[in-house]
Amino acid sequence: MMTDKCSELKSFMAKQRVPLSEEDFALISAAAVYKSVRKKELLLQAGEVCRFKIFISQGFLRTFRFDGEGNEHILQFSSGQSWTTEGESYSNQSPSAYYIEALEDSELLMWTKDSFDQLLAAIPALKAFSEQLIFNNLHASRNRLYKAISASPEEKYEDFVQTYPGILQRVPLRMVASYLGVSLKTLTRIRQGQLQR
Amino acid sequence: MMTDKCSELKSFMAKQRVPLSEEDFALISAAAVYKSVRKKELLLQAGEVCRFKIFISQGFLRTFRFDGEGNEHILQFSSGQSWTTEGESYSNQSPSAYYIEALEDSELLMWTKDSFDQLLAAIPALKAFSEQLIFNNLHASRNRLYKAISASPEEKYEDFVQTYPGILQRVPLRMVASYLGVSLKTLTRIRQGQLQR
DNA sequence: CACCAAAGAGGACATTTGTCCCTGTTTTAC
DNA sequence: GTAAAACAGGGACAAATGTCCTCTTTGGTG
Repeated sequence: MMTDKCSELKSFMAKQRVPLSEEDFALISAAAVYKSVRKKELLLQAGEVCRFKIFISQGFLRTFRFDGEGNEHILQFSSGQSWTTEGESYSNQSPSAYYIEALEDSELLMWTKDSFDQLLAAIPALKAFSEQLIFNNLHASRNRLYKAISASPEEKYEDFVQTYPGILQRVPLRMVASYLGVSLKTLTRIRQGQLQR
Repeated sequence: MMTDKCSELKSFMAKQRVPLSEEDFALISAAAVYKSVRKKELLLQAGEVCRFKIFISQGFLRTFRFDGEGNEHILQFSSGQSWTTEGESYSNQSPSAYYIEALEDSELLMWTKDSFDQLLAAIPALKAFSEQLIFNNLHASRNRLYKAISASPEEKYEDFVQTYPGILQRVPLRMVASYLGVSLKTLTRIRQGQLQR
């Protein structure tokens, strides 16, 4: 039954104080596509259109892409109880430059843009929540950009540990390095306290 | 008269194909505060709340902040015929970490959050346009973040020149360096072709 | 007109960061 | 259970980047 697949979503929306009636929530649940994925499965490939907005009930995802030299760069980690998508591809239904991959076995709820747009039009509280999410994303993105252009690798690492305690235990260090935009070597040196300053 | 102060805004909205009626536009104009500023004037100081959303009729602004060592970092250049604000401070009406400064004599139209929110509620086309602006901002911010963590200083510079031809002629190089997150020395070396690769 | 501040190029040097190797350990796959 | 791959630390070295300094030019200001 759909309802039990949606229990994490329900508690998440409640915790976020999104005022959804039972009917609202039934609409949202009915439009959701449930998907269970194994570690290393790709939810989106570069070149594909990102058709879905995703709520992660459980698990852990990353969004990344490759540069011209074939190096991976991680733009985002997405943990359980949060929303994600590749925004540019999803908004415009245009090909994505990014991959989305499961870093752990995960359980997801997904909505196509068409169905989600209908929900937004029908449910003002969902619309308001969605706008809030966008704002939060924008502010987080700008703050991270500021760190990226202003902080030393060491400061970036400290900031990462502060901001996302727990992720360090879930992903390989090289992915943290990739997320921070430094080499694994630099990250190792920082962690070993091998910097004399 | 307000109307002529708003002519640039009118042509901008027309060019962006925002379907505003004459009445809509009259409402928007009536709520606007016109301000003319001289080069080097501050429109927002760190610690202040950003009370306004700004349309730049003419001129050029920058948004920047200081890090712990007192170094300036430029987050954004805003040229004429575009909108700007300090989003996080404006949204939450909370103290800003950023400064906004005129880099050239500029002419601005400004709306308080209260008055702009009223306009958004009253004018669906403005609301839709505003949402589009937010999306564009988010996508631009993410793309820039990707460059920041993935590209070499040289690639960042090339990208800057491609993306913002013209800015180079309007601002000191040290500000470009600050925007890119590299030292002036590095930028000079790139421009002199002093890198042997 | 004179003066001062800002801009930016260049040199010298130190530091940081990255790349390339290797090694030992842990995890994954069959 | 075993082989293979991934992970992460270490050393050696090279390259990139930053800091500090000087010098010259330019532009603004009184």
